[in-house]
Amino acid sequence: MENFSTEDSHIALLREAGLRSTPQRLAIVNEVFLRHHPTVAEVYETVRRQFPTIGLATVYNTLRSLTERGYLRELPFGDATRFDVNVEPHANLVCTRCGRIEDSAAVEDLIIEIRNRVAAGDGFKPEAQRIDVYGLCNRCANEAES
Amino acid sequence: MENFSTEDSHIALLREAGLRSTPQRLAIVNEVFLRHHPTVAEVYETVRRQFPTIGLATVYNTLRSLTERGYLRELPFGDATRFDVNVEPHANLVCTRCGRIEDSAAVEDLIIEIRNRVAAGDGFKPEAQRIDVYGLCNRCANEAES
DNA sequence: ATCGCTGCAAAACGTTTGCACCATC
DNA sequence: GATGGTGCAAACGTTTTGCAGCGAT
Repeated sequence: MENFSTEDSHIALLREAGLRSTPQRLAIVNEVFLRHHPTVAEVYETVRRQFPTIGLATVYNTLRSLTERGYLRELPFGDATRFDVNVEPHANLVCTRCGRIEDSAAVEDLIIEIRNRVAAGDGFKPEAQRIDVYGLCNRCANEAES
Repeated sequence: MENFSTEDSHIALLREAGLRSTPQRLAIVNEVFLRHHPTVAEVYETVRRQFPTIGLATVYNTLRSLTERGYLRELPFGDATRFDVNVEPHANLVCTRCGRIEDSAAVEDLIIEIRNRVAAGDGFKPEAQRIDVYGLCNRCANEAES
């Protein structure tokens, strides 16, 4: 898997995904990689400063296309769907106080083991997974105890 | 924790939650325990046969109250939020073919271990979690290979 | 009798769709 | 030049809100 963190590589990502590389899409992809788990509205508001005429539909279209092709993962929350650039097995640490979401890759082996177990025990054929842990992030936990 | 699977115990559940026991609420709770991971619309449609004048707001109010008090868990999906009566650590096995959702409790220890690890490694204080595995259920996997 | 719940309607919100115009390839 | 993307507006489905009347405690 390539590292799609620079602007040039985002052009490559769009090409690899079989999508036309337009300035709007490039801005959208940049934004999704820059922020950690943005909503459509967050991407839209930021990209709008660069392209004032951009429509919400364009943001939805682009993010959906990339999701269908496996470059993003959708994370539906109660208020809105967020998009995750990390498609590898990992846990989303969701802070119930400040709302921040950080990734934890330190549990990959456990996630693999979960997949193996439900395959062996339940006859289930895993394709993907969503692992959310809700609680207090480091920062908020420290503030709360003071 | 009590076993809230009979109708009488649903009255007890409402009382324990500090909620008034009304016929509508009883029907809603029965429905949520009967079905596995229903949406509000599904509960509404079924309960409506018994109480034709019931409003959607009543279903929303009841399910939200029980969620706030810890008797249910909300599972926001892309199309709608589903409600889970299983508040213990478990995995939701979501079939991408037929849409069925089954629980797997066979991974409790791994979930506990995930919680421990993000606490130790990331300084995160876990309160709850959502573990979804997406793929083919037993039945659909067999049909697919034929 | 009190307080909380119900039912109805309207509104809010995120998301999807249809289509004419335009840009990329 | 053909194909696919953009932008606008309208529509859709889920969820929330406000409130008057009713029912459980």
